[in-house]
Amino acid sequence: MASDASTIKLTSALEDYIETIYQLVRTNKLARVKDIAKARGVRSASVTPAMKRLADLGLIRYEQREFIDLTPDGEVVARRILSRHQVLRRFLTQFLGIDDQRAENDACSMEHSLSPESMSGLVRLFEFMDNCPEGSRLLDLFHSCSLVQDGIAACPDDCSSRASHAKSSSPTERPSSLDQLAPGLAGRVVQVGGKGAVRQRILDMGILPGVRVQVERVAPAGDPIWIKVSGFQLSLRRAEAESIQLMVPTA
Amino acid sequence: MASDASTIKLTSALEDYIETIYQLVRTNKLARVKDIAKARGVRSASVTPAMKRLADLGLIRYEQREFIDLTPDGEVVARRILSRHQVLRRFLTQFLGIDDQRAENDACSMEHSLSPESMSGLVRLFEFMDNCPEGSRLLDLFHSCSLVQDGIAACPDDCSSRASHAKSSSPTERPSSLDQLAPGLAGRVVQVGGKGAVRQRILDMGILPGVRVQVERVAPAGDPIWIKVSGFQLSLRRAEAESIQLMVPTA
DNA sequence: CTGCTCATGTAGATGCGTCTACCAGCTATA
DNA sequence: TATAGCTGGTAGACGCATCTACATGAGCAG
Repeated sequence: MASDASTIKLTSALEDYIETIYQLVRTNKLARVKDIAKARGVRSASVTPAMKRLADLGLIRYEQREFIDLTPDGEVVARRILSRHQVLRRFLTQFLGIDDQRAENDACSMEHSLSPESMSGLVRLFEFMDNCPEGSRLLDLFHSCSLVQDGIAACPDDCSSRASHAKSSSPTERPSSLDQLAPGLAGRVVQVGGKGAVRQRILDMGILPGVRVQVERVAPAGDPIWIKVSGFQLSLRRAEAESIQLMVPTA
Repeated sequence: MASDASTIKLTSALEDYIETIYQLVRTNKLARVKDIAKARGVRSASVTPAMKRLADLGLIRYEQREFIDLTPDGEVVARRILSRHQVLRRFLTQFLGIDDQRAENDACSMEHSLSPESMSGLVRLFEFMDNCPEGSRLLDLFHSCSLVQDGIAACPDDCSSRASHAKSSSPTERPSSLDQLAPGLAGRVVQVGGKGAVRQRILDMGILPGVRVQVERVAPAGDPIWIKVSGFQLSLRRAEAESIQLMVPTA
């Protein structure tokens, strides 16, 4: 036992091994080198040195050619990792609506860098959703509001359209899509819109809700539109610009 | 230019270097090896080989002993990383209420493993919060509901207490804190409660909202309480058990 | 113009995590 | 009982990312 289980700082690879062993012992009743290698997608030869390191840290019981098992310390560590994993997965699937496979992958990589504080914050969110009737309403509303159809958010009745919300909230600004902005004008992004690769490209460029965007120049056909975002110039296809909704100060 | 900027798969260390260079060029107008080393907390000697790798990938302009600058491809990559960083940071601070410094750190490590789909999901959340009046109202509600005081969530007036929510939502279950459950009885966690290290320890053990917990044995003084969670036995201090709220089937 | 100083680059080492190729030991079966 | 075949371990290699220690180079001070 190297030190208190709670103070051990593992690499993400070792955390993955611990997690894998825990899962295998739960489901198969035993963990063999071969199973671990298969579950992690590595060669058996890569597993052995990792097992040596884990045994040195006092997290697993490892006798050559015997089944592998977690020590009490190892179990504490495994449960900690698994808790993070489960919290992330639930957040991604239930809250963000990510599909199961993707959520599983994302949770698997993010679980290694989730701080206890952020973990606790996510759990607060679940506590709210599960207990407060308003909480589950929030979730439903979010899901129905964010069903993006043809780049336009489709809000339910009591929520009508995005533009009307914005209008009512501030009379000094008006809504507009980016493609309809004259050169020189600027606005604040309120909705990125778009789907799939188009949306992804827009987000990757740093066009995020709340960000200020200024139109620099528009090509004659209106197709490439040059804009400035956080001190940086880039060009957008018209189709991309059409999906981006802004609030523009009324002149 | 090795290949299309969007297809390059970087290690997280290289992503960090790209991000650092981008930030330095933005703020200082130039990026020197020494600045990069300082910003990343490594020795200058570690920076040089990383710069060579980035230059080979066509992401930076790097002449020996000259200032370092991003290529257009490098800028695309940098903006993608920075977008993920900003989205994560905003989520952690504004939504989960994590303090700035911690959120910055968490964002810095999670940005490397956030999939485009999850990124897009978080942005949908911002779009909802920013545009839908119900969105911001329910965010406020979440924040006031999840102000945990002495282990009990303090909901505002129209939300009263956790127990009353639960009671109204289902007559076949009754609320109870874990310490008041007789051995043999089981329940579903609806609130973990607790603060700081106590809460963290409970979460690390896998006692999460929605999880089934069964009381196995209670020590005479009521202090260690042995429970079973997802097929696993562990012991809780009374103080920990008191903060855990369950829903228990009515006999 | 000469040399000092500091930023930068190079060499070599370490640890991790993976690989391929090969060796050892157990089991099952002819 | 002998051995074929599977499982697991060992050896040696590689790439990444870091380090320390040392070499180089460029600009400024005299």
